[in-house]
Amino acid sequence: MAEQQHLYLVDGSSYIFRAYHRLPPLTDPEGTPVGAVYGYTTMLWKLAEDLEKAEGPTHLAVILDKDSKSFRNEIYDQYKANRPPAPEDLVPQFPLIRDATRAFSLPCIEMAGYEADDLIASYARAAQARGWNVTIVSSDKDLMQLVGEQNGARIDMLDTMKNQRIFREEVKEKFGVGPELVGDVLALMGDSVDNVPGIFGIGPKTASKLIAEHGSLTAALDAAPEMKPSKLKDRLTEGRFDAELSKVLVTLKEDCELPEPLDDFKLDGVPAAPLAAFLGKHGFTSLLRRLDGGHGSPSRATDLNPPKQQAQSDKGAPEGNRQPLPEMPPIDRNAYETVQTIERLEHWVERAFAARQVAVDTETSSLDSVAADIVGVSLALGPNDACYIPLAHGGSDMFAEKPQQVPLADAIAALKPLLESDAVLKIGQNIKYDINVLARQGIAVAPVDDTMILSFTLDAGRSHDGIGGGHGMDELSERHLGHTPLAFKDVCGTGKKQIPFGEVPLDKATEYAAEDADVTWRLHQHLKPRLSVEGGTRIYERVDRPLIPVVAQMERHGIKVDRAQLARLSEEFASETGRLEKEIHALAGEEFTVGSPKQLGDILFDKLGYKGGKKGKSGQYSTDQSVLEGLAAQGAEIARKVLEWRHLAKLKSTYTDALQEQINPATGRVHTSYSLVGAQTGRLSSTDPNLQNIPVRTPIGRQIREAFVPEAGNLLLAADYSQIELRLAAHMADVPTLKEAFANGEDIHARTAQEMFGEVTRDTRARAKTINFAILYGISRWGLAARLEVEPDEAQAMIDTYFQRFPGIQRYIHETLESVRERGYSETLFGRKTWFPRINSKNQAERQGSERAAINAPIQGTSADIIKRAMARMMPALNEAGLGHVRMLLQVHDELVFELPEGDVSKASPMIERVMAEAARPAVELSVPLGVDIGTGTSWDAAH
DNA sequence: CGGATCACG
DNA sequence: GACGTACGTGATCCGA
Repeated sequence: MAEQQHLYLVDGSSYIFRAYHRLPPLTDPEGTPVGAVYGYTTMLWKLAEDLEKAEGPTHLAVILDKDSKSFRNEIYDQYKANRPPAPEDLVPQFPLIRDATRAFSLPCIEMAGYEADDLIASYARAAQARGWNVTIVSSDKDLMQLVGEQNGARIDMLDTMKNQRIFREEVKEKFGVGPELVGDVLALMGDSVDNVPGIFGIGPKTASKLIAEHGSLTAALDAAPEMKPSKLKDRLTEGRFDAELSKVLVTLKEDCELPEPLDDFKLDGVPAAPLAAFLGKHGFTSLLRRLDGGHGSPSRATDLNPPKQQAQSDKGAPEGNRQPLPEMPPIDRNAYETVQTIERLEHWVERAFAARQVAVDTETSSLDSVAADIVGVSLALGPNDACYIPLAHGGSDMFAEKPQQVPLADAIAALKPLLESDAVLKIGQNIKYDINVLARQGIAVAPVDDTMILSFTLDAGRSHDGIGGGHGMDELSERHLGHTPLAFKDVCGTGKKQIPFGEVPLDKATEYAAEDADVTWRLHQHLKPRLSVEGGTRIYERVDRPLIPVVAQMERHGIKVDRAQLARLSEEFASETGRLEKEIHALAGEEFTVGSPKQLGDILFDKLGYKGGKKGKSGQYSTDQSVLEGLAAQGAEIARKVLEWRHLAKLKSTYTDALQEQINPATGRVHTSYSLVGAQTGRLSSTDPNLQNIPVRTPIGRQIREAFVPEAGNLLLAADYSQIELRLAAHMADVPTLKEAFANGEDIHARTAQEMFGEVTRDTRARAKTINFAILYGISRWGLAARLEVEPDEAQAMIDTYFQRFPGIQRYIHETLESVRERGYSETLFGRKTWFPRINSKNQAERQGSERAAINAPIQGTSADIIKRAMARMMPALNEAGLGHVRMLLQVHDELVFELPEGDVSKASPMIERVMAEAARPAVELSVPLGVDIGTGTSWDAAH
């Protein structure tokens, strides 16, 4: 056997302690705390995945502490006597570590009287003696004694939390001496956690120095009498006994009897069934899905935890509170505290650290998170356990007395460690907003949970309409808590009488602001547990939640626009529309409001008597583009002019005028706001201004893109997925011809034309393109007929041909609809659900509309998942390549726009391309390549 | 404030 | 026999 064996020894006990302190406090569906176990499980998973890698394991075992007593206690009764008891919510997780290990079918070794470290040392040495490499998965400094090479075999360590390998070099860096002397250093310095005495007054620095100088502990102690009189000399002399005792305590026992032979640790794959059972039991749904994705067909990731009953009850009754509601007292606005002193603030911060999760809400002067000034912060730690910290109240009236408040700088300094602590989960409703507001105060809020996004993940498409797509706080509060929170207008008024939040008296402000935090905290209690039960963990944890800080940063970056260019265009469009308006009036024979479709319809069809006027249900003639084009084709000059007028008027009002006003005076840039819950399919949407619909299709419109520019010395880089939705359709519907065409890099519409019509001409390619889109959108003969300007019968014939030439499409449509009818929701390749409550409606129009949307949602949604994954990975990838200053500015569904120094283009382009092209992996292996086109230039237009 | 229109993917 | 026709968005304007 020439193959190099590689044993991995996992220090399970130490891992779980660190995982506990590093990860937010998650609970499983039954309420058992499982945060640390989850961390442990993902770590094992990662190791199992590395199986086939060069440095991956061939053998693996997990080593645990059997009990707290070991032979060291017989030597020294105070050993580890100072250890504080394990935290209350960690204790129940210890036995789960064994369960998790067994679920992976991995050996789990423990032995009474010995610590895990001793077993690890003994196994490591035994393996090394056989010429195996060994990796110890731990960060325990005691184990660093083992690192090094003997017999041509290497022992190293792996810190999976820091993702760091520890070789000899790293040990030397930490201790100043090689691994063989680490025990001596530890013996001198002692360890307060394990209550190893060491020598009083000697810390790590002195210990390293002494051992490095004298070559060993004994030599250092022996040299003491010869030293010149000093404190150090006395300490060494007096501490000799302690040091020698400590040496015994820290020295690993390397010759324990091995409870199981090494060969039994041979890895031989991970059977799925016991693992699935474990993951399912504890609600680790994201892992469950990965398991299924790895072994079953990734394109048909089935829900191993199918909420059958839930899907049934959802039909017709879209509300779904299947979880028993947590018991909570009713909202009591009088229970909230107004925090006005630093002492009280510090008290709240301290309590928040202890609670390890806190709901946070900021109050500001404006709805624009990048421009907004902070006015106050509210925190909630439990039902009715909330406070408001006013920070900038009473500013506008110079003569009025300002209420007592903690000075802003002091409050920020007090809040910063809490809001940035890895160990405390910050919960917000649309927390991207608060992240941006606090970013201006120098606070990088993390880690976060977002109740709005939780709601979206669970309930996208469920029929609760309203602003925010049904995921706004007021709606969520009504729906899940049965409570109506104070509305903003109740405290600030509306219209002209509206006052800024900073002018609201503190008692009222506290009721409003603290209630929002309280409600958010309560919503989190309702929504978070549903995630694992209903299969939302994978999308939430792996796609949407990681995106929050990424999108927040894109919003803060903004993009530079050339105001002068926009102003020039505005003037140009104004004079052109003015000229056209006169000509239109002349042709109409009277003056009227060209922008009024109603007046225009009456003029065209009643006064001028053009044919083809159709009134809609509003009793009004339709005058939209297709109608006017029809009239223009008949030779109606007025229709041509109205079309041109509309084109220019649209560009002026929506873009050249509006964008100028959106330039942030402080940054000189335009900062859009992205909604992560804007589109039912999982796409982002962009508002204030919408930068996802900047003109591109006409030459005149493209002039507006020329106004989007980089800073001096920089370029804009646009990277877009080529035909991503068609590629996904080819994969998901498993269409051989299309997959082959994409694999060969063919022009897909031309290939479609060839298949459909037997020849590729301008006309057949255009028709093929229309048909391809029709497929993605859920086809109907009438819709296609209208687009292609043919009879419905002919359109139907084309559809039939399409289905015949591209087998798989019809089956995909059928299976998708069957599944949605049955379960109530559609699903992307990554498990994002979109609900279709009207899919079984008796109203045909409603039902058919849902059917078309349901055919499209998995495709559009998968595309959205993929670009979101690319976005989440982009900055880490660029950072790693030393390209951290490349700025990702915009996302337009299948396109990402970056700003970067000219000199970085050649290095960044292939990197960006790779991250985007690889974004589906490893969760999903597509059977078509993802193509990415990249361009750069001195404007957004030029970058295309 | 709803409808019509049109900008984008 | 009538229904009413492509998926997903957001901004602006008109007119009630």
